[in-house]
Amino acid sequence: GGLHRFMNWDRGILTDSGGYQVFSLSDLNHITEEGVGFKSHIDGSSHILTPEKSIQIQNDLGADIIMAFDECTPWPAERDYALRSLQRTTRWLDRCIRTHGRSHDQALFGIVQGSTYGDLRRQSAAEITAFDLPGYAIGGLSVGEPGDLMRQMLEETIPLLPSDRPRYLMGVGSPDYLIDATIRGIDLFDCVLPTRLGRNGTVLTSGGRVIVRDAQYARDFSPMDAKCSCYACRNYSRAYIRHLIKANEMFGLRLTSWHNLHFLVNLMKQVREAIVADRLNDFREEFFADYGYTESE
RNA sequence: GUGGGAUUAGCUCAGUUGGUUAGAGUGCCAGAUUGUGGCUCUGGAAGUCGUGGGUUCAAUUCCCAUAUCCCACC
Repeated sequence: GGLHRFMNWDRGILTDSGGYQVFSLSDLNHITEEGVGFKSHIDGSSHILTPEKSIQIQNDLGADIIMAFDECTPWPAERDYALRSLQRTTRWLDRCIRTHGRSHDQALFGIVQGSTYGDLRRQSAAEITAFDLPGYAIGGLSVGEPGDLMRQMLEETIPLLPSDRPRYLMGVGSPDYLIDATIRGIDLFDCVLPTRLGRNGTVLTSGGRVIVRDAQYARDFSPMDAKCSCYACRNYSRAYIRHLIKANEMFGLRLTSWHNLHFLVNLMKQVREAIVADRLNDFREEFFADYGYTESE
């Protein structure tokens, strides 16, 4: 029946290919032209994940958007490795497209790689967009490289992606990066940051990051963000949420995650309004002025 | 009541054949986290070594007494 029925969710769903796990769990696997071999952490059995297998699984899951099985090039990468990696990602995309059995109701997005080399980004964008796909993603960024490099790579890549299809920056979720990437033409993001920060007791607020788990909030009975209208901020204090977290009570982490998601959804709503009003750069100035973000290099 | 064991960081425990600033795990405190799953990583603070005596140049370590806890037996 697929994910929509399984989850009772009739809106959009995107599934990832597993390519990023190859990157983030890199000491547990080995990459070949065929695919990625790894051993199960459950029973030690050997498996190989290939572009064909990834797409078959995603076809079975039935999400609205599915992602090509790519190689997320680690940073820093030698130019030669980055080139071979991007070329393999292109060959894998070809295999993904050939396997894809539900192109009538599932949108397969290709992924641009190229590490932090402008010409390689342009080469990858040309190779990936040579395939006629309903959307294109930029991968291999926000993997440890300085923010300036990420912005440069966006400027190299985005102009080569068709503007009538969604342009998706994978793995970015901090407020400053969201704004900077949107200014450069990105339409779509996904990120663990709001929920991972939430699960670690950190919240994004109109005054910057607040680590609500810290002892200094034990008797702070104000909401996480006084300017926020989310359920958690309307009903619970920093002191109570900290208490829940310190007591290992899951509800505390759900409240912080809830708030962080609300914060980013609200941020992007403001970004869209600023785009409509043609004042996105002004919005960026205003946002940084009273947000106090200091982590962009 | 008798015999044995234990007592070292908030907690669970190493250790010192008597010798500079007594360690670990966990917890606590503070950072990190960018293609999710309570994880992980990086720093930091933290102990009159149960208490009182004795021996000794020197005792957390050896001796005596004492307190508390555990086990066995009466």
